[in-house]
Amino acid sequence: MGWEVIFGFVKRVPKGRVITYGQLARATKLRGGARAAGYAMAACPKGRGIPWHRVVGAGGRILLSEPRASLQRRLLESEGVEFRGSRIEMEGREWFPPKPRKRRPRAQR
DNA sequence: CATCTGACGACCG
DNA sequence: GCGGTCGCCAGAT
Repeated sequence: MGWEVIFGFVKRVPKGRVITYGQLARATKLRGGARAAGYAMAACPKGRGIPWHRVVGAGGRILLSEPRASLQRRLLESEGVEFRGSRIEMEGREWFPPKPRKRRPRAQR
């Protein structure tokens, strides 16, 4: 196996939320760090329902090259993700996997 | 087996 | 804010 763990993880990112390559790498304890996460996404198999567009660069930057960058932006905006300039408004949009915790102590903001 | 090829990010000047 | 350095993986040819 190679990147399967990454793809499976990306599939869990909810609509309207995003995750960065760096987080992806840390969350899956990927050796090779963020770069490896990037390599993985580059090899992301299409047609498996993987929300690839929810994976963004650190600081909310779109790292793809055209025309994919525009497509990603469009897809994200259609999910309600806001942009400020060329950056994604990351406030509260960054997603992290649910911890094996008991439950949400209270409503989030 | 040798090379090439990509969706990264932290750090520094 | 911009550009360069460095560490880094897996699949294809």
